[in-house]
Amino acid sequence: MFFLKDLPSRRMVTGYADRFEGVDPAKVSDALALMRAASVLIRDLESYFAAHGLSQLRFLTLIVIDREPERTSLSVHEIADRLDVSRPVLTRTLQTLHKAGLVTMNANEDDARSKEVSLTKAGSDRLEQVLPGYFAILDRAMSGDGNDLN
Amino acid sequence: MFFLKDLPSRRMVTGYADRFEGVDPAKVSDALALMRAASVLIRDLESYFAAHGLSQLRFLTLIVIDREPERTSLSVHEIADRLDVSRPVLTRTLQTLHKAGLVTMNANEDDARSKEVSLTKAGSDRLEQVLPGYFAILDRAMSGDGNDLN
DNA sequence: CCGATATAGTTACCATGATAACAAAAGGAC
DNA sequence: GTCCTTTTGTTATCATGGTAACTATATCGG
Repeated sequence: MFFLKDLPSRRMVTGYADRFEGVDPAKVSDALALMRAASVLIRDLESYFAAHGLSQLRFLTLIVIDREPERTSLSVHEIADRLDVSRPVLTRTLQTLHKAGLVTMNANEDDARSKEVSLTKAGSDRLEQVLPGYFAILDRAMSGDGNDLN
Repeated sequence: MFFLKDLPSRRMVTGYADRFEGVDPAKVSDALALMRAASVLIRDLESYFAAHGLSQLRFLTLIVIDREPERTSLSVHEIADRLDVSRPVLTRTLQTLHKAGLVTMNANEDDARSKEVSLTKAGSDRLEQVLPGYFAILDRAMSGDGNDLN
């Protein structure tokens, strides 16, 4: 996360960047604005998800299983292939979702190491419940509410 | 942080978003790309800072003290005014910086509740050491290396 | 001056990210 | 078949984000 409330002015960035060769102050300013806008948005989303018993990662885990065509379950490593988090974090996230009754975890008949993760009805329902607000927050974030990315 | 490796196609976003009124699929796609690009960049930066005994927040803390004109110290609450983190996190961050010898913390003569934080020589030196690479990473991130924001 | 309130900073505790090291099963060389 | 490596998932531990509740000091109304 990027926590600087007031980004440095273009002039200040230029002052710093001129000391280093090959650095374009405009790009630096853009990168700072990008990180700031995303950090604020991510925080908004986390807060929204928390109000619905989820987190960004728990939500994405549900989405990744739900959106898979022709499949009703994914193995843990298939979920890991789609999400850029460490395995231990995924293990814990799935345990949390399982305790909350949003996914089931069953043994894979062909591979005793592997586990198949499926959404429960409660899992699908939670996803449906959360999606409208999720899209609304994303839409609003890109609708010129002062993130300086427009 | 936003962990989805492969963002949904515009078509898939449209499929979801069409079910909700007033949601512009293009904006949703932009928001997802924004979060993904920033998450990758922030991770790069954290890794860079870690290699120099810092973190993004410790770095920003040093920067806000350093860039203050006409001042050689800031109180903890002035730092908090500039950084969007909770007070306890700032307390711990300053303790870490203090243990590492990068800042000093002195009593304020006029207000016994307050503490004045200053950079040490080691703190300024660390900042100087880290800045070129920092700008280089930001510049490169905005130079069309596949973040789909161009 | 004194009690109530506000401000500055900390401590305690929890959630969620990471890496390292592990157990168990599968797969491959021979 | 047996050994070695790879794959799958977990546990243990740490770093860093958060909120709630606390202490201590300052400030303000009377």
